[in-house]
Amino acid sequence: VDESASVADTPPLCALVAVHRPGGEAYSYAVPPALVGSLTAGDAVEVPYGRQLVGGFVLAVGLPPPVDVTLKPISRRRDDLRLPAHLLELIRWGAGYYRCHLGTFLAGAVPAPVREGGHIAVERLLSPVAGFDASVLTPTQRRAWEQLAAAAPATAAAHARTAEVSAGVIAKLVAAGALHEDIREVGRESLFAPRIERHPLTDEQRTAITAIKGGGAQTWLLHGVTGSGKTLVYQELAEAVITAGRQVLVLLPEIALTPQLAARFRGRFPRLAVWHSDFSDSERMAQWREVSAGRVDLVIGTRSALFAPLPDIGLIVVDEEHDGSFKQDRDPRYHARDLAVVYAKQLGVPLVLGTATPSVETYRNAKDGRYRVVSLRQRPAGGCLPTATIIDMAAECRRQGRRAVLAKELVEGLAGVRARGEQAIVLLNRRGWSPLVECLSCGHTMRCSACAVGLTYHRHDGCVRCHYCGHSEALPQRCPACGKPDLATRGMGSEQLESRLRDDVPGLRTLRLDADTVAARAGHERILAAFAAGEADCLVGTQMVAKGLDFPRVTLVGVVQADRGLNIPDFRAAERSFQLLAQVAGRAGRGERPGQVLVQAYDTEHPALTCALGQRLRSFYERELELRREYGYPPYAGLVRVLWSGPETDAVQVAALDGVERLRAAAGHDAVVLGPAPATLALLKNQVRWQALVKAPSRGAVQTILDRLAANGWLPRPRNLHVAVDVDPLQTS
DNA sequence: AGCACGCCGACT
DNA sequence: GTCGGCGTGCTC
Repeated sequence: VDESASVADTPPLCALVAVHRPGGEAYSYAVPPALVGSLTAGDAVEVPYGRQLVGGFVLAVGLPPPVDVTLKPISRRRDDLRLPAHLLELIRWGAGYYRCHLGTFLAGAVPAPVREGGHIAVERLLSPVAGFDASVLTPTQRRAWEQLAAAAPATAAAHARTAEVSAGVIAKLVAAGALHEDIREVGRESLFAPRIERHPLTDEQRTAITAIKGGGAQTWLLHGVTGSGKTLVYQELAEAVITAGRQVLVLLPEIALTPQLAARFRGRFPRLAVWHSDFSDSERMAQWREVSAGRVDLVIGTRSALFAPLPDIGLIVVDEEHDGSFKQDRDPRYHARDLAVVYAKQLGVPLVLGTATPSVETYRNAKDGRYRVVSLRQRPAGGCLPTATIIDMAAECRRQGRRAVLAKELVEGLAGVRARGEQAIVLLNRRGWSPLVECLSCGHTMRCSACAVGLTYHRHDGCVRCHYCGHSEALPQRCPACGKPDLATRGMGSEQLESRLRDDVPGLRTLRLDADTVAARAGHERILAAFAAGEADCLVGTQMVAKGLDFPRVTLVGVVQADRGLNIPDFRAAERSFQLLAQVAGRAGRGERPGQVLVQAYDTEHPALTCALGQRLRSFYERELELRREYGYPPYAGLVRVLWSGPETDAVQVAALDGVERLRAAAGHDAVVLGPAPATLALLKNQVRWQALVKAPSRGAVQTILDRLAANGWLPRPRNLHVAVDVDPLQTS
C-alpha cells in the first residue's frame, strides 16, 4: 500500500474563517497538522487570501469542505488574540439580524489595531496639500483633486466616495503629492477625579437591589426618576458580581457622559476600564489585552463597549436605555440595547435597563411582563422633584407687545438665581446664531449647494454653514440671487440665546455647551468642569445639557422653543420631545434647594409637554402606544428602512424602483412597502437619497421577509450607488 | 482592502 | 505596437 496515496485521500480538516476584509464573508481553509485538535472557534488566525496574508477569526472547525474549491491551509494561529466564544456568538447573531456581512460586523466590534495585530497600527488620514500644482495630474485625477482640494482629512475610501473615483486614483494623488498622509493620535485624561461616595441606601434602592440580586437571569427596567440614585443601585449590584469573581459591563449613550460616571465608579472599583471609540490605537490595544486577560472588573463605555472581551460577564447595565445613540447609524447598524438583551439571554445573566423615561418599546415590554420593573420614585436625602410651568408664548407676545424671545418669568427667574448664587440650565435644541438667512428683497434663502438644507448663520466667525456636510462660507454682503444688500437672519439658535440672556439678565455669567463650543474649547469636560467650579451662573446649550448631568446647585431649568421638534415628520417625534423635556427638567433641584422648570412654547397643550412636566408618564405612554398600534408602528410593527444614494438622481431612482419591486416580492402579503420616495434629506453631500420603508407586523416577520430577499439575491447595487439596509431604524424619514 | 486583468486612448 | 491610466472583479 502506497502511504502517500492514503494521506492524499484523507480529506483535510476544514475550518471556516471570517477574514478581515469588507464585504468578504467566511472562507474555508485547511487546518494544518500542527493545529488539528487544538484549533477552536474564536481563535485569531492568519490566512492566505488572494496574494496577501490577512487576519481572521475561526468561526467553526470540522465542517464539510465546500465542493469545487482547493483549500489553502491556515498560515498560523495568533497566540496574542482570541475572541471569547460568547462574544463571537453575539457577533454572529448581530450580523445575521442586522443583515451585515460578518467581516463588517467584526470590524465594527473588534478595533482595527487589535485585529491587525501587534504592530503599531495607525489610522491613515489623507488631507489635501494647499497650493498643490494640479497641472501635473491626468484629467481624472484633476477632477478628483478639484473635489478634494477643500476636503477635511479623511480615509482614502472616504475621499474616493466624495470624488466619485476609484481607490486607485486616490492612491495616485497621494503618490503625486496632492494628498498628504497623516497619522492620527488621540490621548485624553479625565478631568474628573475619582469621587468616593458612600451614601446610605434608601428603602426603594434597597428593595430594587434585593429584587434584582434574587431575580436571576432576566431583563429589568429600573425606572428611576431623574436624580433618584440609579447609579448607586448599579454600583451595589456590580459589587456583588465582582466579589463573586465575575465582571460587569455598563453601557452609556455618549462619550461625554463617561468621565463623570466613570469617576463615580472608579472610586469604588479601581480595576475599571473606560471604553469608547475615541481612544488612540495603543490605548485600545492595551485595554483589549487587560480586559480579555480578566484584569478588569468593570467596563464602562458607549455602545461599542458591548464588545469588550470580558471573559466572564455576570451583569450588564444599560443606562439611559431610551437614548437613540445606542443605535449605530452606519454599518453595522446595530442597537446596543437590543443586542444587550440578546447577549444577556445568551450569557444567562441579568440585564438592567435604567432610565427615567423608558423608550416606548421598553415600556411595552415591561407592561406585557417580558421585563420586570423596579421603581425609584423618590430622590434621596429629601430632594424633591422640581415644579414646572409651561409659558404660553403667544400670550407672552401679546403682553410684551412684540415677538417675544424670552418670557419675563424666565428672565426674572435667572436674575433670582444669580442673586442667590445658585445655577441655571437653559436648553434650546438648535445651534448657531440663526437657522435661516433670507433676502428681504427677493425672498431667496441661503442653502447648501451639496445638501438639501438651509444654511445656519454663526456670528462668532461671520460664516454661514451647513450642519450636515460642514460646508462653510462667509455671509455674503449681497443676496446671491438678486444682488441687493438685504440679507437678514431669522430665528434663534443657542449662540444667539446666550447673547440674549447676557443682555436681558444683567451680570449673568454664561457658559455655552453645544457642538460648536465643544469643538472650539477642546471639550465637553472642560466646559462642564468650569460650570461645576461655579465659573458661570447659567449653562446654555443644545440637548447636550439635558443628559445625565448632576449639578447640585442648579435650581432653575429653562427651555426655549420646547415645542420645536414636535413637527418633525417622524413617528418618534413626540417620544423624543417628551424624553428631552423630562430629562432636562430633571437637572433642576438635585441638591438641597428645590428646583423650578420654566418651559416656553406655543403648543402648550401637547401631551409630550404636559405629561413630561406634570409627571404623568403613564398617560403619555398609553396614549403613544395607542397611536403606534393604530398606525402600525413599533412596538406593534417591525421596520426596515432601505436608503439608496448616489450622485445621479436617475440612477438612484431606477435602483430604488427596482429594489422596491424586489422588496414587495419578498414581502408578499405579509408587509407593506412604502416608497420609493426621496428621503426627507433628499440630498446630502451631493448624494441624492431615495428610500423605502418596509412595515411588517413584527420584528420576526421582518426577518422572514429579509430571508426571502436574501434567497432571491438581495438588492442589486449598481456601481456608484450605495444601498443601506437598516433593520429597526430609528430614523424613518 | 489590495491586487491582477483587460480595455482604451496616446504616443513611439 | 507599446505603455500608462483607470474601472472591474476576485479573494477558500
